[in-house]
Amino acid sequence: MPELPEVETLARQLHKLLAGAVFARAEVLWPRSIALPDAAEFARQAPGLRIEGVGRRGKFIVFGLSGGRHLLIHLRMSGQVRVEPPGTAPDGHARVVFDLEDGRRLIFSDTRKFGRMYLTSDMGAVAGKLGAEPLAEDFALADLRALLVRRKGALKPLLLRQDLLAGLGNIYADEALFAARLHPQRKADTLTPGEVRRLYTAIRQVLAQAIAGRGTTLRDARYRDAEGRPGEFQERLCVYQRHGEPCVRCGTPIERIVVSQRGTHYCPHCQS
DNA sequence: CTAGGTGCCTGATTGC
DNA sequence: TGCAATCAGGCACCTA
Repeated sequence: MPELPEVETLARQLHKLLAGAVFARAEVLWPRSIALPDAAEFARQAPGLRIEGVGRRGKFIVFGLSGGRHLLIHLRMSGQVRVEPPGTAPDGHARVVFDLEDGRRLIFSDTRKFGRMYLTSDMGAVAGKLGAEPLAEDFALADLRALLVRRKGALKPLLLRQDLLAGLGNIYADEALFAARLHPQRKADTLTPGEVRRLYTAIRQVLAQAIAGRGTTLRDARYRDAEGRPGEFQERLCVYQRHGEPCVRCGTPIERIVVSQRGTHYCPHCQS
């Protein structure tokens, strides 16, 4: 599933491919893919909007458009965004198809139909509740400590909360906890200063390495970059979906448990 | 405030 | 073999 590293990879590619391009037409094939405004209004407003640049906030792809407007895309589970040559026929899972003035097509495909698009003049109304960017230069150790202090809940559900920390999903939460040698069910308010530091370093390192590997594409997942290529980071996953396989650090079999309704993978020997 | 449950979806996997 | 039930996942939304 696309998380911060996949969305970052995609956003960088889309920026290179699309900065300066202008939407000529938008066709909505699955109306519920449009969260804002409604599908008909979306198709009416898109033509003529110029793409100034493409970036990322949390797991949202953010298109900066002419007139101070923004197009935000959340891929959720199975969303893909691809730039295709003129005349490319949309695949069977295409939900929104944009024609650009230069003839190219921007195709949003989404097998499970969970992905959402927002076209708005008020980006804050869509992405305003997101928490800190873990890779931002000004995200400091003290900021992570502030997120954890006085929280009695388990560590992993906290890491998944987008209003605290924006961008971590199930894969990278598990990988970061392994790298920090912390049990997913450790209570957040019991961490020592040294453990908070380990977690801080682990989160930033795992995310940066995953971006360097252009994201994770699992066997059953559909993540592809803007050119349709899979990522490479799946080859460096230490725990995610590796239950039963030996821990890369100590050889103990990786275990899978369920923590607040999510499959959770960890090494019972290394992580406490 | 946090914790837990449900709905949204489809394709892969499991169970009989 | 074939079909049905279950599972996976992020997030909005609901109740306790």
